[in-house]
Amino acid sequence: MKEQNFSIGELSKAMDITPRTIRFYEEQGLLNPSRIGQKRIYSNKDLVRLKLILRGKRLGFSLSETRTLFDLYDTHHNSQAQLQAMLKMTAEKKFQMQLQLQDIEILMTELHEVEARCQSELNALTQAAVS
Amino acid sequence: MKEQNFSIGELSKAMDITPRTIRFYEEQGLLNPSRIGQKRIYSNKDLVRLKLILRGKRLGFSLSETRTLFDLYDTHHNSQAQLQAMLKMTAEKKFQMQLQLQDIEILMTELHEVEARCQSELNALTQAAVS
DNA sequence: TTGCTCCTCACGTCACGTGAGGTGGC
DNA sequence: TTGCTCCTCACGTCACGTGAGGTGGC
Repeated sequence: MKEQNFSIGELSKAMDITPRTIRFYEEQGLLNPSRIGQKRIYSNKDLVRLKLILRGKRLGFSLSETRTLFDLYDTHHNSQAQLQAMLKMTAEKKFQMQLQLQDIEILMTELHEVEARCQSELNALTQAAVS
Repeated sequence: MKEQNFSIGELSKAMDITPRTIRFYEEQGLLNPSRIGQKRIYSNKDLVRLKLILRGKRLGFSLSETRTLFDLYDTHHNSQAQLQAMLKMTAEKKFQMQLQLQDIEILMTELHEVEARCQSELNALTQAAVS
């Protein structure tokens, strides 16, 4: 068990986000780094939390949803309530993603059509210029 | 050629958006309805523009990108420049959507994993309760 | 008079970005 | 002294949402 500590700069580079983003998550009550004077010191636990926040974002959770999950986890660690809340939210997100997938497929064909129309008009233009 | 006119309320219901959204598009220079006194009167042309705005949004264009396209269209109607700008933007969006598709596929499997872990922990809990 | 639709401010929201101005240790 | 990283305000951005307060015609 190495006790690893990080500055905000190190953490932001490691996660490829800005320091401002990390400070913002703290404002929102998602992180709680210790301090030395003014400076924030991040532990391994903070790193894990940050990774969870970012994964939550990728999965389509808002920051306040993620905070709800954290609060549940902190107060009812691995309780039925917490696990069931988690399952409910993942089910919801899966549903949303199915919808997104369908949307994107429709939009792709729409884009192809727009593109085809532009191309044929461009061709008409060049034809007119030649003749 | 029927000259159809619409109130903001009719338009918002037809397009399933709020009046505020339509007024916002006007603030941003995307719509320019005529007026009778204070009241906005929307023509067929305005309706077409609004549909284009909404389709642009679905395709991932920001409002200012859409305005750029409108401006190009108004000043260089069906010119090579306009068509090529359009093609360039659609190509860009298609690329973005490919990335999104890949992301969603990855996230779906991630969600499945999270879900599976929750389920097994829940099962462990109920097992412990029974025994 | 009541209801409905319309209007204009103007502040709120979400997830940060972006300076401004200043501190601390090598 | 210069450079680097850190800090705290605090306003800006994007695409609207949401009242507050008022008008106009059936």
